[in-house]
Amino acid sequence: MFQPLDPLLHSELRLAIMSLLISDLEAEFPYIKEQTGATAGNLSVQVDKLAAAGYIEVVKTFKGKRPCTICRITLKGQQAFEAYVEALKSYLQIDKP
Amino acid sequence: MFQPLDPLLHSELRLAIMSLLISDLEAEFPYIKEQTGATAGNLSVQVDKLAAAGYIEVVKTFKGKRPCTICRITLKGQQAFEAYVEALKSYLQIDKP
DNA sequence: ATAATTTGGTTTATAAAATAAACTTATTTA
DNA sequence: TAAATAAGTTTATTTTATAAACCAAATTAT
Repeated sequence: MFQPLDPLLHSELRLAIMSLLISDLEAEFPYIKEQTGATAGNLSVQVDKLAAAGYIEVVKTFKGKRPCTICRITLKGQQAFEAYVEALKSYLQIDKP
Repeated sequence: MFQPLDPLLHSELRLAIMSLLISDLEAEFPYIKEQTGATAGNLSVQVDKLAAAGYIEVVKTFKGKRPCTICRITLKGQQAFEAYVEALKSYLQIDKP
C-alpha cells in the first residue's frame, strides 16, 4: 500500500539539498545555504548526514585564499532520490484520475 | 525556490493517514491501523495531532457493543493536503522535462 | 598597523517529534 | 470464570531537527 519513505530524504532541508544537486550535480556550500535559506549550522549537520550515507560527497578546496566546500551528488544519491520520489507517489496520488 | 512543507503533513504516518482519507473521506481506526501498518499507540498520537489541527475530525461511536473510532477528513484537511502536494513538487521536479 | 567585520564554516546544546512499550477497559471465547 | 482479544490511550524513550555559540582566516576600516 504505502511504500516506506527513506528517513534520510524525508526531511525538508535534506530534501532541498538533494533537489538542488539532482539538477546541478554539484554546488558550493554558500550557494546551497542561500537557495535553501538554512542556517549554516543546520546545513552543515545535514550535509554531513547525507555524506555519511554516501548520498553526496563533500570536497574541501580553496577558492583563492578562502575555503570552499563543494557538495556533489553520487550515483547512490541519485538512485535514492528517485526511489524516494517513487515511494512518495504512493501517498500523493499524483497523475491519477 | 523551495516552498515550506507543512510539518504536520511532512510525517510518514500522518501523511499516510491523510492519503487514505483523501481517497475514502472517512475510515475506522483499525482499518487505518491495518493499512498503514502503524502501532495503535503511534496511530492514536498522530490522529490526535491531525484532529487538533482541524485536518480531520474524530467521531467516537459504537459498532454493536464495541467502541468504534471514525476519522473523517475536513475541508481544511483537504486543502492542506493539496497545498502540501503542490509544495512538494517544488522539490521533486515532477512532470518537468 | 591593528582593530573590527565578514566569510565560511563546525560543534554543542535545546526543543520538538516520532515511535513503541506499557497500561486500561470492555468483550468474547475456551 | 479464566484467558485471550479488541480498541484504544498514556507515558516514556529515542531520534531528529534546528539554532545558538563558537572558531579560524581573510578582508576592510581607522
